Amino acid sequence: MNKDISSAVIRRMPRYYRYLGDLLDDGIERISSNELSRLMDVTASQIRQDLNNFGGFGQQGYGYNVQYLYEEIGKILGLDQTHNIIIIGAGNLGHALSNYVRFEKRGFLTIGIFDVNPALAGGHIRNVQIRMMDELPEFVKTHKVDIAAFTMPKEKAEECADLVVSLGIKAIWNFANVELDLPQDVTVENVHLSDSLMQLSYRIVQNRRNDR
Amino acid sequence: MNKDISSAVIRRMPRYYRYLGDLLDDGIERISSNELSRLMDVTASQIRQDLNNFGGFGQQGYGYNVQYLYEEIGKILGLDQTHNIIIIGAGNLGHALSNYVRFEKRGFLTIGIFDVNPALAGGHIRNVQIRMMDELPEFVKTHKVDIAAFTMPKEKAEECADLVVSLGIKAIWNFANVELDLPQDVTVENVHLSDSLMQLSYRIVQNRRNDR
DNA sequence: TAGATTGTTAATCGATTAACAATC
DNA sequence: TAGATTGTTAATCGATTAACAATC
Repeated sequence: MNKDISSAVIRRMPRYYRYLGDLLDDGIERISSNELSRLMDVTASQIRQDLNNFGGFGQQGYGYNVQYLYEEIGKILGLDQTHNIIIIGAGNLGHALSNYVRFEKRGFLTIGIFDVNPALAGGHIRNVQIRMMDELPEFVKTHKVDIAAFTMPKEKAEECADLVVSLGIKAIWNFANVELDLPQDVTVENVHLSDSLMQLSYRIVQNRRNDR
Repeated sequence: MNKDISSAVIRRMPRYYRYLGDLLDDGIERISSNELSRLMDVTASQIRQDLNNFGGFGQQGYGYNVQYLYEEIGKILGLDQTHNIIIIGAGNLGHALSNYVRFEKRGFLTIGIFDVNPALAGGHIRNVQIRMMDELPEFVKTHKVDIAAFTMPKEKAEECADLVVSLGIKAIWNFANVELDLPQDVTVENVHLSDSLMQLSYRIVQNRRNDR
C-alpha cells in the first residue's frame, strides 16, 4: 500500500522524533519547518519532503503542531505498539540492552534473556530471568516474541538465526559482527560496533593528515 | 590532500575489510571485483569505484590480492595505529565496550574508565581501573587519549563533551542519545541505539501491514 | 484580507551503475 | 598472444534542494 519509502528517509525519522520530543518537553506548541531546520541543521525542504512521504501533518501559514507531529511519527515508527524482545547472549552487552529502561517507555519490553552458560542459569537481570538456550523453542511458543536481539559471539550468530527463524521470529536486532543470511520476510537491523569504531578511526587519521 | 571522500564510501570500507578478513582466514589469495560482488551483494562496479577513491589496489587480468587489499584498507581506516580509548560511564554499556577484546586486535585499547559513582571507585574491568570523574583532567594530561567513548546518561553528555574538548580530546564515540554540539575540529561518531531500534520497529510494522 | 508557511513540482546535485579502453 | 579484469569515463538513477502556487 504505502509505496516504498527510501531508507534515507526512514533513518531520519527517529531523529525528528527525538527533537520533537525535546520540543514537547520544553512546552513548545508549534514549529515551522524553517525553525526546525535551524535546530536540526537540515534543510527545511528536506523536512517537508520527508514528512510528506507519510502524509500532510502541517498547516499552511501555521506550521506543525509539535504534539500532533510527535505522535504521528511515533505511530509511523510503530511506537504505539508493544514490542516484546528476547536477548540471546547474556554478556555485558545483553545486560546493557536489557537495562535500557528508556526503551520500555517506547514500548519495547525485554521478556527473556538466553545464554548457553549454565553458570548463569536462574539468574535475573532486572526481574527478567536468564534462561538456557534449550528452553528457547518452548518459550517462543508460549510467548509473543517480536524481536530477537543478538548479543552472542559472531561464531554463534548464524546458527541462532536459523533457530529463531524456524521458530517464526520475524525481526532480528543484530549486534554480532557478521551479516546474517535470512529469508526475505525476516528483517534485520545491524549494529556493527566495530564498523562504527573504524569509521571514527578513519576520520581521526584523516584529520591528523590534514593538520600537517 | 586527499579530496573529501563521501561518507557513503567510508561507511562501506569496514564491511570490505570484514569480508576480506574472512577470505584471508579461508586462505583465499586473490579475488576479482566480480566474485566479491557476488559474496557481498553489491555491484562490482561499486567495489571498483570505492577502492579507486584511495588508489589502484588491483591488477588488470588478475583481480585483487586479498592480503594486500586487506592491509591497505586497514591502513586507510587507521587500523595500523594504536588508538587509546577512555570510557566515560561505567554502566553496563561501558563494561561491554571495555570488554570487547576484539577491538584490541584492531589497535583500540581501553586505558581508563571513569564514572561519578563513588561505589565504583577503585574497581577494575579487565585490569583497567575505574576512576572518578575528578581524576579525568589529570589523567588526560598524563596519557595519550585518542577517543572518549560516551556511555553516560544523555543528561550528562553535553557537559562531558565540554570537558573532554577543553582537555584537547579530538574524537568522541557517542552512545548517549543526544546530538553533541562540538567545535569542528572534534569528530564524533554517534551510535544511537534507540534510533536503530525504532528503524527496526518501523520495518516490523510495515511488514505486518503488507501481509494484510 | 494579508502574511506565513505548507505541500508539491521542477531543477540540481551526487551517487550508483554501465560500458569499455587500457593493460596485466 | 589471448583472456581476464581492472581503472576510469560516461550514462543513469535517486536523493536533495529550490521555487512557488495553494491555502490556512
